[in-house]
Amino acid sequence: MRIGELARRTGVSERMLRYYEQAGLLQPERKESGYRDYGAAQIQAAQRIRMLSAAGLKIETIRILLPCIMDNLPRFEPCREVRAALRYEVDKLDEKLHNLEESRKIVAGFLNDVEGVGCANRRSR
DNA sequence: ATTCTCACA
DNA sequence: TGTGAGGA
Repeated sequence: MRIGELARRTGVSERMLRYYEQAGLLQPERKESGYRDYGAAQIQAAQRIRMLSAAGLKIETIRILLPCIMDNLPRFEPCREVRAALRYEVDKLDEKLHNLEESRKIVAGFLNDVEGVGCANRRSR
């Protein structure tokens, strides 16, 4: 099947399908026309990539996890790099969570400072 | 009608 | 990640 059909059947945009190819996640054949030719197995792969991408994982991590997925469920085979990759992602998320908490505190503090106080600027509320 | 590559107000 | 150009 060509890129358009795969895109329709997986919900992955043609744009991203091409991007995933250059990233090495998908390797469709090429017709004489130059058009990409995806096999039935590619639709499964695309759906899985979509799932992992929705989890916010970067291409590099998806590349490691993709061949270790058993079902289309969040279930992985305990491949060597899988554990490390997931560990890394979770740690990174914890870090982002922490930064957001700090940011929230600061902004909430600003809000608290202005609440109840009149604004000196003209025509502003 | 579709897809391809490349580039970015 | 989207979108449009210019070509096949």
